[in-house]
Amino acid sequence: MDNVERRSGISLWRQIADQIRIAISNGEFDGNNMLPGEIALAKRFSVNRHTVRSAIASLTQEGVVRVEQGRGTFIERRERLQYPIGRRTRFSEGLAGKIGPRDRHLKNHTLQPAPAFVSTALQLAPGAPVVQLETVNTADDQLVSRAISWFDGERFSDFADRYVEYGSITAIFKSYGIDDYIRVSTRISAHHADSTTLEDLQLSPGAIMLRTEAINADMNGRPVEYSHSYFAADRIELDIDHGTALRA
Amino acid sequence: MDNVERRSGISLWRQIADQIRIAISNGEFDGNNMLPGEIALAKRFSVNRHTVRSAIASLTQEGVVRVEQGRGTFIERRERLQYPIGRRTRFSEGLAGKIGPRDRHLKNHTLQPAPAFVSTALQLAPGAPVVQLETVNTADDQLVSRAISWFDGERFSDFADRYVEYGSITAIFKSYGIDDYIRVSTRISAHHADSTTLEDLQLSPGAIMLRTEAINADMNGRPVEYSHSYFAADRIELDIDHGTALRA
DNA sequence: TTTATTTGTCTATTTATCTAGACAACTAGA
DNA sequence: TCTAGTTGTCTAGATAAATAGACAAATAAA
Repeated sequence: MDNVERRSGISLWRQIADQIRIAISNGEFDGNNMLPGEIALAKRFSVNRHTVRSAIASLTQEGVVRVEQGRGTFIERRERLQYPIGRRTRFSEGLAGKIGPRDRHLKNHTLQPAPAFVSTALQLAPGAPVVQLETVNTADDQLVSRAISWFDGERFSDFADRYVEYGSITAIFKSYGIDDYIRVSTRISAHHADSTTLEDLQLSPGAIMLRTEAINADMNGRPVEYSHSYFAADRIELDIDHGTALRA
Repeated sequence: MDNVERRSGISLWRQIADQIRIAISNGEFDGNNMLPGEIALAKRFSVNRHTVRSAIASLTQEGVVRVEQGRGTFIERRERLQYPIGRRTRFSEGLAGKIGPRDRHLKNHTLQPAPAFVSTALQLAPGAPVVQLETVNTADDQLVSRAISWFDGERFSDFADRYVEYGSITAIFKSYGIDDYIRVSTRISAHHADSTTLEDLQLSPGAIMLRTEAINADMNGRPVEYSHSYFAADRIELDIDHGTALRA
């Protein structure tokens, strides 16, 4: 008998949708690949059947379940995509058994004086010029993240032009003579999605985003890229590799 | 002019509280350390003043702001605690400039046959005995996470007893002759908090949790600990160290 | 003291969410 | 074909959230 809380600022149907989504990803309904009936769910959460129907309507919208009149509610999507992050995190590389082919769409780019938090991260003088790229990213043909990246504007002045030419960040760095680079640090937090992220990733309000704040450096330890990424938390989990891969 | 969405399943006051919390941690109100007046905020979010008051009441409850009649609303807590995760992640170690003193409270422990996902992670035979610890963890005297950890029941049969004696996991491993161990992998996802986490961390419904799934191994690469941790996302961010610390 | 600005409290009304029940439409199996 | 079990749709009413306005109480500065 699961609990939902009233007067919490989250509507009952939304709390129930959240709990069903978690139950699905925990494999709770693996047996016949369907949810219990609406009446059974209403009893389980101690709410009216119509409230459960609202929750299921929301999950249908997300593509998590599919409803068939007279038959029941079937589970469509069970797991989150695994997004690898490590010393050598490369956006364009695929990993066996993990996330599939990825694509980046460039929303816009600017050359501008660095805000304080950017110049600090890239170890530049305050107000030094930086190239800023905004992208929307897909994996396995699903929208998974948006990102804002900054690069030293002196060192990489025509970065955006080369983006069109080369396609991948790794290739652009190569063209600047940087054969290799490593992820130095990643800071991860979770929030309710802001309006830009809701729009870019086609999420519904109240959705959760995973935010990463990352620094990449060249082999001399000089920072070359600073970025903020926002992932749709219901589609992605981050898989951190600390250097010695053992996991299956 | 920020946006709030109606009919989203998240009440307006809650959306506004979320946005103010984010704005605070972005340093938006750093100048005089206070929020704008209720009327200004109501205009900013295009809602009634009473709706803003509900949002502020919620933030007061959380300890994020403090209200004084006739004066205004003052910011009490600005940042999330930074929780470091790296190859040598140790719960009990403090890091300068980061999170402060931490404490673990043991909720319960059992010795039981391993569920499939545990025996796989620890590379044990299916159904082999494992020690399971459930803890609730604080940092800087704030509730920040709960965790479930599993250890090989053959190798560490009296692990729970030694927990009482030694206090720290590192010390217990030492007592078993394991002088060092490293974090092999960490998987990170974000969800709405489940009922156990809500209760253990004293969160309100709809709160977000960061979930980590981690494996630690001894220096031979043999897994010694598998754990699930659930962090209060509004109190914590995870700081991943990939091996070469440059960040200030 | 006066004034402008702030938060606190109250009443009333509108809108959205949740409950309750009845019955239709569809499916699968007896 | 019949029946039990499922989802779909409708009406009505109760409860909660949000709006609107008026005025009190506290503060700070003129």
